[in-house]
Amino acid sequence: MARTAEPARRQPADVLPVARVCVDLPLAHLDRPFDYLVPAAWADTAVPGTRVKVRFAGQLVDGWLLDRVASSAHPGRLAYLDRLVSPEPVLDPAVRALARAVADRYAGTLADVLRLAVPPRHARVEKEAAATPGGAAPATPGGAGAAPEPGSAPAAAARGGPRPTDPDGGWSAYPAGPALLRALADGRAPRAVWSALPGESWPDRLAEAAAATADAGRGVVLVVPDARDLDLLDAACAAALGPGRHVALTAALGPAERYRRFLALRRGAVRVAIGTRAAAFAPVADPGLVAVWDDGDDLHAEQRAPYPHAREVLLTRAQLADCAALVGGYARSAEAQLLVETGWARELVADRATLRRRAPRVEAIGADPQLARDPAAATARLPSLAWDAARAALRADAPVLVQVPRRGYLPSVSCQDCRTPARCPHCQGPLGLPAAGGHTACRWCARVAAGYACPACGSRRLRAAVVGARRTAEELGRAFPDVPVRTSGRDEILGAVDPGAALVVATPGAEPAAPGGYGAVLLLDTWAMLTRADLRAAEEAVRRWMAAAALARPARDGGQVVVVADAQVPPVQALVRWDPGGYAARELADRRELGFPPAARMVSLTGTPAGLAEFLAQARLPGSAELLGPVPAGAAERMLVRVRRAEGPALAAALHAAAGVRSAHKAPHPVRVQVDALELL
DNA sequence: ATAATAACGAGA
DNA sequence: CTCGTTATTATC
Repeated sequence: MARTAEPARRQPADVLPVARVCVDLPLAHLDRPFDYLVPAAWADTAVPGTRVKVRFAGQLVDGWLLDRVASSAHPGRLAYLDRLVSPEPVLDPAVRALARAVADRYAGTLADVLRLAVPPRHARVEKEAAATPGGAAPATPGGAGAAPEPGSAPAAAARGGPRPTDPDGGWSAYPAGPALLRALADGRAPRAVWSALPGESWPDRLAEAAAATADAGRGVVLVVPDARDLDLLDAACAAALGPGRHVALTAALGPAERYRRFLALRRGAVRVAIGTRAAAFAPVADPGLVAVWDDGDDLHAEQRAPYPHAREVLLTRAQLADCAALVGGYARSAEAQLLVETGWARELVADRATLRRRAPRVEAIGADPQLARDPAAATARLPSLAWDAARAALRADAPVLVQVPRRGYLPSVSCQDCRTPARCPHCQGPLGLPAAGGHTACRWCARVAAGYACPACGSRRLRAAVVGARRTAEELGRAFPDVPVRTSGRDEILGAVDPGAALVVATPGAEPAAPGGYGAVLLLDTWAMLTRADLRAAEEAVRRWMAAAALARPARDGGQVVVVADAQVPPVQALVRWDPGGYAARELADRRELGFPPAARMVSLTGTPAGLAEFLAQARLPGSAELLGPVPAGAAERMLVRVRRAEGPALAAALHAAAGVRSAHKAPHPVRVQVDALELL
């Protein structure tokens, strides 16, 4: 750690004596570079990308050395850099450009994004790795497999794994698949929205795409929603790439291991990065491919300001680096559909014949309304068709997966008679029931919907959606006394289940892998998912159903999926016909009609009434901006700003500027700005 | 946080 | 009009 000895005698460096520095402060009005002099002694070590400390307004603050330049436009006297924290240029120039673009899109600051993009330094690790001959690969290149994570090592192929005997396995199951691999191998930049077949071993496909890219000498970034998916992808990459050619990045790693793997990428020792959302910023040199799996999962949304979404980070990255991009999932998000419809990406889908060979048989059966009144009785929620499917699978000595929603979903309001979700006549937001006796009101704009009548059937009667019971496992256990019952949920997630007859009750996202696939998959309490007070409730339901249904065996091997829901509603139709693309197109069309994201851009502003008023008085919003609210949000209030998609960047700029003025004035009531906030209750 | 600077007001 | 005190604002 360098330190200047005699400040009075310091001389600026001969060449490029000015360092442009991003100070690491979360203040919007300081979101620009500040110029400092580079002491001659550090002329060669103060390189762009390194961490520095500078005296800023009297105090020592951390900063990023962004650039070395010949002169400064600053009219005043420049201060010297105070310290070089480390000679390691941890901030890749391309990552810096990416971080700037992400900050701009999300109305945030560069410093905030850099905090997400670059892990904290670990001095000992830096030293140990630098000592390695050639300064290259550390002892544990960090193939993530190398990091033992207790209790989580399911085999790669376990989860709905591919049937090795399948004649049209691998990417050739998709007509455009081989061309995709060729394009990656040739160093071209294809962009695709991939609808994975049911039963697809997506980790193997992603690993193959990564291998094709890496073999062509270019880098790869693959992002998955959670640690369980990462374990699967890690194993697949180890198989496809061989040892030491990739690293897995996850929050669960300790600071040392995290930094070690980060350095392996930054120094170019490893070219393939896989991980959860923060890995979207991994400092992979010359990326040839970025990919995100299951982009509809809300785990891809970062929890820290400025709340960027991994899909958006990766797409921005693909755009900046002019590299290939792959957005994959069993289901398709409205955002992915938008990529297809704008022509930014191509569809990568199987033909119907292949789909028929691979898909389970899917049937929808309405729950008996008479029996459904008693939500505690699992048997009441199991129509005979579901009952029969489970029995048949168990008789064939195959496991049965039962998916039930998690408790605690917010009840929203829908029509008592036809169950169409009730929406605000003014802004199309969801209606909610007041806590104590008042009127039904919009959760977005707070308008009271007094004379509400269902647009579908004209009924004036409303009902709150009921959430299913949790006792499903016990109930089923009683119904099938000889069969072992396993549960997998938020508290205890099973990685995989043994082959053989068993009942597996799981909440969405916690479905264990079943080698050979499930004989039957039952999807229960579907109304609870469909009528959630969330703009994305239906899309999310389709995503979760498809993720569970994809674990079933193909129909020709007896695999059957029963969804206990009205077969007429579009989300159920999408599952029955296994048509993620068609459903996403419909969903996006609806959102266009209603002015919802991603067709429009929405930003939520949260703060005290005074703070919001002040903020909005300050902001010069674009012409098309529409204000909705305020509505109560916990102790504070929330407003939504809606603009046409094309005005998204202008809106972000305006909000960032307003935040800047307020932070400069030390405004007492902070306002939280969230672009593309997922929950728009 | 702190330092420079603008703004202000009381007393000559 | 000047000095001393206090708000304001920029921070290399």
